[in-house]
Amino acid sequence: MRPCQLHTWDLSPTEAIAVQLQLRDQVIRCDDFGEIKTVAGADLGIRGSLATAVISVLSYPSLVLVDQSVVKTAVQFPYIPGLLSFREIPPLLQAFDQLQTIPDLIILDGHGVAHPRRFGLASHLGLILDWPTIGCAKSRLFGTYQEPELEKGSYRFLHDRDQNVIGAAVRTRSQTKVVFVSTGHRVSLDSAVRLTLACCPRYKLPETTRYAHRLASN
DNA sequence: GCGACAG
DNA sequence: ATCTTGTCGC
Repeated sequence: MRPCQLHTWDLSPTEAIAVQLQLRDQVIRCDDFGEIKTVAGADLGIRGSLATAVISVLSYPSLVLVDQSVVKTAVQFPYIPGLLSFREIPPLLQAFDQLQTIPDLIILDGHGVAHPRRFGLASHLGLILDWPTIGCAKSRLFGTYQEPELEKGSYRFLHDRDQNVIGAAVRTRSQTKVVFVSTGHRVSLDSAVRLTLACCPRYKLPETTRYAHRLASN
Protein backbone atom coordinates (compact mmCIF):
# COMPACT_ATOMS: atom_id res chain seq x y z
CA MET A 1 0.00 0.00 0.00
CA ARG A 2 2.82 2.41 -0.88
CA PRO A 3 1.53 5.81 -2.07
CA CYS A 4 2.27 6.47 -5.74
CA GLN A 5 3.26 10.02 -6.72
CA LEU A 6 0.76 10.65 -9.52
CA HIS A 7 1.11 14.46 -9.38
CA THR A 8 2.27 17.33 -7.17
CA TRP A 9 0.01 19.05 -4.63
CA ASP A 10 0.94 22.70 -5.13
CA LEU A 11 -1.83 23.21 -7.65
CA SER A 12 -4.29 25.95 -8.51
CA PRO A 13 -7.97 24.96 -8.71
CA THR A 14 -7.74 24.99 -12.51
CA GLU A 15 -4.72 22.69 -12.46
CA ALA A 16 -6.43 20.39 -9.96
CA ILE A 17 -9.37 19.96 -12.33
CA ALA A 18 -6.96 19.12 -15.14
CA VAL A 19 -5.39 16.44 -12.94
CA GLN A 20 -8.83 14.92 -12.26
CA LEU A 21 -9.61 14.75 -15.96
CA GLN A 22 -6.24 13.18 -16.63
CA LEU A 23 -6.60 10.46 -13.96
CA ARG A 24 -10.30 9.64 -14.08
CA ASP A 25 -9.96 6.89 -16.70
CA GLN A 26 -7.64 4.86 -14.44
CA VAL A 27 -10.34 4.24 -11.86
CA ILE A 28 -11.37 0.58 -11.66
CA ARG A 29 -15.06 0.11 -10.97
CA CYS A 30 -14.96 -3.69 -10.76
CA ASP A 31 -14.21 -5.88 -7.75
CA ASP A 32 -10.47 -6.35 -7.39
CA PHE A 33 -9.87 -7.26 -3.76
CA GLY A 34 -9.37 -10.38 -1.65
CA GLU A 35 -10.96 -11.54 1.57
CA ILE A 36 -11.92 -8.57 3.75
CA LYS A 37 -10.65 -9.06 7.31
CA THR A 38 -10.13 -5.41 8.21
CA VAL A 39 -11.74 -2.14 7.11
CA ALA A 40 -10.38 1.36 7.67
CA GLY A 41 -12.23 4.62 8.14
CA ALA A 42 -10.50 7.92 7.38
CA ASP A 43 -11.54 11.40 8.40
CA LEU A 44 -10.25 14.94 8.89
CA GLY A 45 -11.12 17.41 11.60
CA ILE A 46 -10.13 21.01 10.89
CA ARG A 47 -9.67 23.94 13.26
CA GLY A 48 -8.52 27.08 11.51
CA SER A 49 -5.70 25.77 9.34
CA LEU A 50 -4.74 22.83 11.55
CA ALA A 51 -5.99 19.48 10.35
CA THR A 52 -6.26 16.35 12.48
CA ALA A 53 -6.14 13.31 10.20
CA VAL A 54 -7.34 10.01 11.63
CA ILE A 55 -7.32 6.47 10.26
CA SER A 56 -9.22 3.85 12.27
CA VAL A 57 -8.89 0.16 11.41
CA LEU A 58 -11.63 -2.23 12.49
CA SER A 59 -11.84 -6.01 12.22
CA TYR A 60 -14.42 -7.24 9.70
CA PRO A 61 -17.14 -8.31 10.06
CA SER A 62 -16.88 -8.06 13.87
CA LEU A 63 -16.13 -4.29 13.68
CA VAL A 64 -13.80 -4.08 16.67
CA LEU A 65 -11.11 -1.39 16.70
CA VAL A 66 -7.68 -2.95 16.06
CA ASP A 67 -5.46 0.01 15.09
CA GLN A 68 -5.56 3.77 14.76
CA SER A 69 -3.28 6.64 13.75
CA VAL A 70 -3.55 10.39 14.33
CA VAL A 71 -1.55 13.15 12.64
CA LYS A 72 -1.84 16.90 13.06
CA THR A 73 -0.70 19.02 10.11
CA ALA A 74 -1.51 22.26 8.30
CA VAL A 75 -4.07 22.21 5.49
CA GLN A 76 -2.73 23.69 2.25
CA PHE A 77 -5.75 23.77 -0.03
CA PRO A 78 -9.14 25.48 0.47
CA TYR A 79 -12.44 23.65 0.47
CA ILE A 80 -13.91 23.86 -3.01
CA PRO A 81 -16.87 21.63 -3.94
CA GLY A 82 -15.52 19.04 -6.38
CA LEU A 83 -11.91 19.47 -5.23
CA LEU A 84 -12.14 18.09 -1.69
CA SER A 85 -9.45 15.47 -2.30
CA PHE A 86 -6.77 18.10 -2.83
CA ARG A 87 -7.48 19.41 0.66
CA GLU A 88 -7.83 16.10 2.50
CA ILE A 89 -5.48 13.59 0.86
CA PRO A 90 -2.11 15.12 1.88
CA PRO A 91 -2.97 14.97 5.62
CA LEU A 92 -4.55 11.51 5.21
CA LEU A 93 -1.41 10.15 3.51
CA GLN A 94 0.62 11.21 6.55
CA ALA A 95 -1.79 9.35 8.80
CA PHE A 96 -1.60 6.22 6.62
CA ASP A 97 2.17 6.43 6.85
CA GLN A 98 1.95 6.16 10.63
CA LEU A 99 -0.49 3.26 10.56
CA GLN A 100 0.88 -0.11 11.67
CA THR A 101 -1.86 -2.20 10.09
CA ILE A 102 -2.61 -2.45 6.37
CA PRO A 103 -6.42 -2.54 6.02
CA ASP A 104 -8.06 -4.66 3.33
CA LEU A 105 -10.49 -1.88 2.43
CA ILE A 106 -10.84 1.85 3.07
CA ILE A 107 -14.14 3.72 3.42
CA LEU A 108 -13.88 7.48 2.92
CA ASP A 109 -16.08 10.27 4.23
CA GLY A 110 -16.90 11.69 0.79
CA HIS A 111 -17.79 10.54 -2.74
CA GLY A 112 -16.00 8.23 -5.15
CA VAL A 113 -17.19 8.34 -8.76
CA ALA A 114 -20.45 10.10 -7.78
CA HIS A 115 -18.68 13.30 -8.71
CA PRO A 116 -19.00 15.89 -11.52
CA ARG A 117 -15.84 14.50 -13.15
CA ARG A 118 -16.21 10.98 -11.70
CA PHE A 119 -13.15 11.49 -9.53
CA GLY A 120 -14.06 12.25 -5.94
CA LEU A 121 -11.97 11.80 -2.77
CA ALA A 122 -12.40 8.01 -2.55
CA SER A 123 -11.38 7.44 -6.17
CA HIS A 124 -8.43 9.82 -5.93
CA LEU A 125 -7.02 8.21 -2.76
CA GLY A 126 -7.75 4.73 -4.10
CA LEU A 127 -5.72 5.44 -7.23
CA ILE A 128 -2.79 6.94 -5.28
CA LEU A 129 -2.63 3.94 -2.93
CA ASP A 130 -3.81 1.51 -5.61
CA TRP A 131 -6.03 0.06 -2.93
CA PRO A 132 -9.76 -0.82 -2.68
CA THR A 133 -11.80 2.21 -1.55
CA ILE A 134 -15.47 3.13 -1.14
CA GLY A 135 -17.01 6.60 -1.04
CA CYS A 136 -19.69 7.06 1.64
CA ALA A 137 -20.90 10.67 1.87
CA LYS A 138 -23.53 12.23 4.11
CA SER A 139 -24.90 14.48 1.38
CA ARG A 140 -25.22 14.61 -2.38
CA LEU A 141 -22.68 16.38 -4.56
CA PHE A 142 -23.73 15.30 -8.05
CA GLY A 143 -26.40 13.17 -9.68
CA THR A 144 -30.13 12.57 -9.31
CA TYR A 145 -32.01 9.95 -7.34
CA GLN A 146 -35.38 9.08 -5.88
CA GLU A 147 -35.93 8.52 -2.19
CA PRO A 148 -35.59 4.83 -1.18
CA GLU A 149 -38.06 3.10 1.14
CA LEU A 150 -37.61 3.92 4.84
CA GLU A 151 -36.46 0.44 5.85
CA LYS A 152 -32.79 -0.26 6.46
CA GLY A 153 -31.18 -1.85 3.41
CA SER A 154 -33.32 -0.03 0.84
CA TYR A 155 -31.49 1.94 -1.82
CA ARG A 156 -31.95 3.69 -5.16
CA PHE A 157 -29.30 4.35 -7.74
CA LEU A 158 -27.76 7.76 -8.33
CA HIS A 159 -27.67 8.71 -12.02
CA ASP A 160 -25.77 11.27 -14.05
CA ARG A 161 -27.43 13.36 -16.78
CA ASP A 162 -27.21 10.50 -19.27
CA GLN A 163 -28.86 8.10 -16.83
CA ASN A 164 -25.61 6.24 -16.17
CA VAL A 165 -25.46 4.76 -12.66
CA ILE A 166 -22.77 6.52 -10.60
CA GLY A 167 -23.69 5.52 -7.07
CA ALA A 168 -26.57 4.80 -4.70
CA ALA A 169 -28.62 6.56 -2.02
CA VAL A 170 -28.58 3.93 0.74
CA ARG A 171 -30.77 3.65 3.82
CA THR A 172 -28.21 2.36 6.32
CA ARG A 173 -30.65 2.85 9.20
CA SER A 174 -34.44 2.83 9.23
CA GLN A 175 -36.25 6.17 9.40
CA THR A 176 -33.03 8.10 8.87
CA LYS A 177 -31.56 10.13 6.03
CA VAL A 178 -29.75 8.14 3.34
CA VAL A 179 -25.99 8.11 2.80
CA PHE A 180 -24.47 8.25 -0.69
CA VAL A 181 -22.35 5.26 -1.62
CA SER A 182 -20.18 4.99 -4.70
CA THR A 183 -17.21 3.12 -6.10
CA GLY A 184 -13.92 4.60 -5.01
CA HIS A 185 -11.47 2.22 -6.67
CA ARG A 186 -11.38 -1.55 -7.26
CA VAL A 187 -14.82 -2.08 -5.64
CA SER A 188 -18.03 -2.46 -7.67
CA LEU A 189 -21.08 -0.44 -6.67
CA ASP A 190 -22.92 -3.61 -5.63
CA SER A 191 -20.06 -4.61 -3.34
CA ALA A 192 -19.73 -1.05 -2.06
CA VAL A 193 -23.39 -1.01 -1.01
CA ARG A 194 -23.15 -4.47 0.56
CA LEU A 195 -19.95 -3.72 2.48
CA THR A 196 -21.20 -0.33 3.65
CA LEU A 197 -24.39 -1.87 5.02
CA ALA A 198 -22.29 -4.52 6.77
CA CYS A 199 -20.39 -1.72 8.51
CA CYS A 200 -23.58 -0.03 9.76
CA PRO A 201 -25.00 -2.37 12.44
CA ARG A 202 -26.64 0.44 14.40
CA TYR A 203 -26.05 3.91 13.08
CA LYS A 204 -26.44 5.79 9.82
CA LEU A 205 -22.69 6.07 9.31
CA PRO A 206 -20.24 3.15 9.06
CA GLU A 207 -18.54 2.27 12.36
CA THR A 208 -15.22 2.96 10.65
CA THR A 209 -16.18 6.54 9.88
CA ARG A 210 -17.61 7.03 13.34
CA TYR A 211 -14.40 5.97 15.04
CA ALA A 212 -12.23 8.18 12.84
CA HIS A 213 -14.61 11.12 13.10
CA ARG A 214 -14.74 10.94 16.88
CA LEU A 215 -10.98 11.29 17.22
CA ALA A 216 -10.60 13.82 14.43
CA SER A 217 -13.05 16.33 15.84
CA ASN A 218 -12.20 16.37 19.55
C1' DG B 1 -27.63 35.39 -15.22
C1' DC B 2 -29.25 32.14 -11.24
C1' DG B 3 -28.83 28.27 -8.31
C1' DA B 4 -26.12 24.02 -6.57
C1' DC B 5 -22.26 22.88 -4.18
C1' DA B 6 -18.72 16.07 -0.56
C1' DG B 7 -16.09 18.26 3.93
C1' DA C 1 -15.94 21.34 8.19
C1' DT C 2 -16.81 24.81 12.24
C1' DC C 3 -19.62 28.06 15.16
C1' DT C 4 -23.46 26.63 19.03
C1' DT C 5 -28.77 25.27 22.89
C1' DG C 6 -32.29 23.32 23.16
C1' DT C 7 -35.38 19.98 21.58
C1' DC C 8 -38.04 16.24 19.17
C1' DG C 9 -38.25 11.16 18.65
C1' DC C 10 -37.05 6.16 19.11
